[in-house]
This record gives sequence, structure tokens and C-alpha cells, in this order.
Amino acid sequence: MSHPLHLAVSGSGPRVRFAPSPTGFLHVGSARTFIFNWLYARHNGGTMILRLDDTDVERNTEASVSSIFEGLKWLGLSWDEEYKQSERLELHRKIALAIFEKGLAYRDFTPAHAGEADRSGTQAAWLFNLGMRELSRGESDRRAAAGETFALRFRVPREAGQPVCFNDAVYGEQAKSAADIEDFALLRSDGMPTYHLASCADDADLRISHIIRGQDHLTNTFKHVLIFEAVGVKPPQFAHLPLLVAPDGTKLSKRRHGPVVSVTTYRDAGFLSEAFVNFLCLLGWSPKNDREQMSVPELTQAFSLEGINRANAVVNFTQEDPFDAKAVWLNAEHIRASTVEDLSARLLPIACQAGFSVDPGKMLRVTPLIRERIKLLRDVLVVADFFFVDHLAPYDPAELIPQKGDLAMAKKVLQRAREVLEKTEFKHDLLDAALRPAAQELAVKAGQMFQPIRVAVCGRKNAPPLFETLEVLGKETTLARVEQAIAKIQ
RNA sequence: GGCGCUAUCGUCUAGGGGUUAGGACGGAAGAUUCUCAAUCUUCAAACCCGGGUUCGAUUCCCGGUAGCGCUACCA
Repeated sequence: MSHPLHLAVSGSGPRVRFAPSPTGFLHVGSARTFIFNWLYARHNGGTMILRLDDTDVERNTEASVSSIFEGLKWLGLSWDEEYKQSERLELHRKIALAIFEKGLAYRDFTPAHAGEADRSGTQAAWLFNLGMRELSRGESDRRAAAGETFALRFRVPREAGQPVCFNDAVYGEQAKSAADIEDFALLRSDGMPTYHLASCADDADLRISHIIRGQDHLTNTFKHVLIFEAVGVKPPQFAHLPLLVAPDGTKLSKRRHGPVVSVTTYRDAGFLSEAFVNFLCLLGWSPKNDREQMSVPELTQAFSLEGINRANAVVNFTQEDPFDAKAVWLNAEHIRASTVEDLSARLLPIACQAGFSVDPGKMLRVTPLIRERIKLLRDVLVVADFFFVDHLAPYDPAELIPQKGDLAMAKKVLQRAREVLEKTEFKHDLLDAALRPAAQELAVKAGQMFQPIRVAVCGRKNAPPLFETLEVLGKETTLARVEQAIAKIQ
């Protein structure tokens, strides 16, 4: 692990954390949770903490850790403190022991997985493994000393018949009878803490004030409240987020839904991170003022827990259309809102990687011509390719034929265009002023004059405005391509 | 099965005891431009069902249904 730990406990505002478990790449749902936490921290002048919840040694991978950092880095939202649960095992064990010593937990010597079989039955057997809860302390100590392995389980106070309660900032007052909560594990038989224990121990120790996380943890929260109470710590404020689901209504998963659930897929497709953040924010949260396109500072300003919705949000995608249309539209909005300089700098590496011959100066001139014509950064490759290649890809000569015209007209137009272009300075307004009268002289409509030229220089009918395009392309390239077009229809 | 959560156009959402139920994406049509895009205009499109409460419920309450989540020595 090469990531530095920042242990400085800073600020006086709320302390929130994003606590992913490194068992896969950074998921869009996780990214949204991170973003909501970040927004809450920044809006309230609080502290954003990143904590790797890596207590499941079986499933954690180093690749996943770097993938998570890679995704977060792209989002461009920084955090203030960083921790790894696996480096805090002493604390977890200490807290587990304290709970045990208070009699609020007991050793369970049942072999792992032994109780799974009959848990689906109607009996209450799923709540605990028979016999273990009542083991005397002496007997328990004896068996432990004899080397028998055990899990440590929380002794849920079912007898009292009291409900466990908490107030959720999103879902309101929550209560659940302790009789419906099973004796969950705190420590595994290998001594490693479970998620519930490690998470609460760290949240208490790091003085987390607000836990903002997915709604899949809503029912777990009753267990967590029990742990906080057992430790003698006031539970943090909880705020559960509605889940992001696929069009089929199920939780997004790589196995079922493919790479669209990974943040890096959006990055690689040419989303601006700001647009992606913007899109995610609008799933399950609303500024309630009809605003949609918002910058990160604007989102920070507008964000509040009150705006969070309770119903799951569908990320709408299909096999053919892997990205939600609204995400794409928002991205286009952010692209159009970018400055030419900024957009150009983002486009340049993409074009270079694709093997186009570009330099910053040329991209700077091309960018304003395509800014309103691309939805994703990668679209530059199909929208502006003809600016960056020495030879146009082959096209059907029939494309040169103008509307309501024929091959003869195309030829006539191109030959005249060649003459005009040769003696015109390549400035878009001068080109306009020269080519428009030329059309009149030939008794063709302006569109009939421009279209063959456009196809000759762009290789296709749909392209940016002609005169600006010609100006960027330059006289030499333009004339060469017009010449080639004429040759095609000889 | 048990427990919990949720339910407004196809999707994201606003709203809320009396509204023409608002916006956005997407869709359709039109305007505009040298094509495309952008822009503008217009249109279609929703309160899950059943009971209550009420003069009046899409809104409040209850029930149903459906969906989701939890029910691991995963997180």
C-alpha cells in the first residue's frame, strides 16, 4: 500500500466518511454515495474521510484498491483523512472484548456455516445457534482455553421486547422490535472483525457525525445502534440513500449489467467528470428548483439532506445504448458550457491516442467548430476526423451530387469552386463572399453549391459549417481534396 | 418465509386536501441555418388498486398489490 495516511483530525464541522470495501472496481452507486458525502462535508464545512473497509480478507484485492482510487481520482473530489480498517484491528478487538466483558456478547462455538440449513424454516432458529447463548461464562472460558474456535456474537436483548429506534434524515423515524434481530457476529472464528463491528468501532473512534450510505444498510442500522449503545457512544446521524437500480429494477451489478456499472466506463467513453457527478446527483436528490445542469460548486451550494428522495432511481440503459440519455445530454450541456481552451485540452489526448496527427494549435481551432456537435469527448474522433488525416477515407462519389441535382451539376460546381478557391484568401467571411456569388453565376442554389464542396473536403454530408471548416483546413488541403473529388467523377 | 423500505409521464423529478398536476431527458411535428448540430415553438405522455377521513383526495390514515432491501463467521 502506497497511499499515505492523513491522520490530522481537522475542523469542527460534521465528519462524514465514504467506506468502500475493496472487492471490485468503483461502482456508480458507490461513486454517488461518495459524492453525496463529499457534498455534505463541503457544504457544511466538514471533514471528508475515506476509509477502506477491508476486513474481508478472502475477497479483498489490491487491484480493487487501485481501481477505487482511480475512479475517485477521476471524479476530482478530494478527501481530508484516510484510513484502512485492516490497520485498526487492535481497536476492533478491544471494543469487541469490552462488549463481551459487559456480557453483551457471547462466544458461539458452532462451526461456521453449520446453522445455515434450517434458517429458512418458520422457527426462530435463525435468530441464534441453539445452546450457545446460555453457555455459562465458566464453560465458555474453559472451551476457549481448550483451543476451541468460536465466533463472538452480540447478545440481542430480545427478552425485553423493546424496539430499537433511530431517526433517519431521509426515511424518518425507524423502529424495529429487538425480537426480529438475530444475534449477529462481531468477531469471526479467525478473530477478524465483521463489517458491523469494524464499521461501528471505527465510526465511533473517528467520531463520524453523519453516516450517509446506501439504503441497503437501513435494516443493518438497527444492529449498529445496538453496538453503539453497547459501547456507550451516541449513534451518529444516519441518512440512507435510495438505491440506484438497473432498468430491470435490480441493484446494478457487473455480472448482470456489464461494464456500465463501473465509473471508469464513463470516463473512457468521454464523459466529463463534472457532468457525471451532476448526473449522479440528480438520481435520488433534487435541488427542487428545476435546475439540471449544475457545476460542482453549484451542487455544493445547493446540496442538502432534505432534498434526498426515498424511492430507488433507475439508471436507464440498454444493450445498444449503454448510457442513460440524460447523462449524455448533461454531458453535452457541460461540453457546451466549457471554454474552448479547456475543451480543446481534453480533446487533444483523445485524438492523439487514436493516431490522428494533431497539435494543440490545430485542436484549438477545430474545437469551436465541434463543441456543439459532440455529446461525448470521444465523438471528436468521428466528428472531426477529416481535420486530422492526410487522406480522406473513401466515399461514394454519388455523395457529391447536390439536392435536386445530378453528377453533371456536381462536376460543374466543383470545377467552379476550384477556380474561386484558388484566388480567394482562406478566411471564412471571404470564402462566403466568394462562393455565394459563384453559385448565383452557375444558377444553382447556395446549398447545391456548398454540398459538393463539403463532401469533397469532409468525405460526408454532415459536418461543421463549411467556410469555417475550409479556413481551418487551409487552401492547400482544400484544393487537393476538391481536385480528388473532380477526379472521382470524371 | 420473517422483518424493513418504497410507489407522480417510458426515465429523472417538482408539487401537494380544491392546481389546466410543473420541469427535464427521450419521442413526434414545425421554425431557423449551406448540411449536421445547436437554438426556438408546439404536441403526446403520469398521481398502482381498494377502502376510509373530509364538503372535497393524487396528497392524510388503513388494507392490498407490486418492486426493492436485509435476513452470512460478505460488505
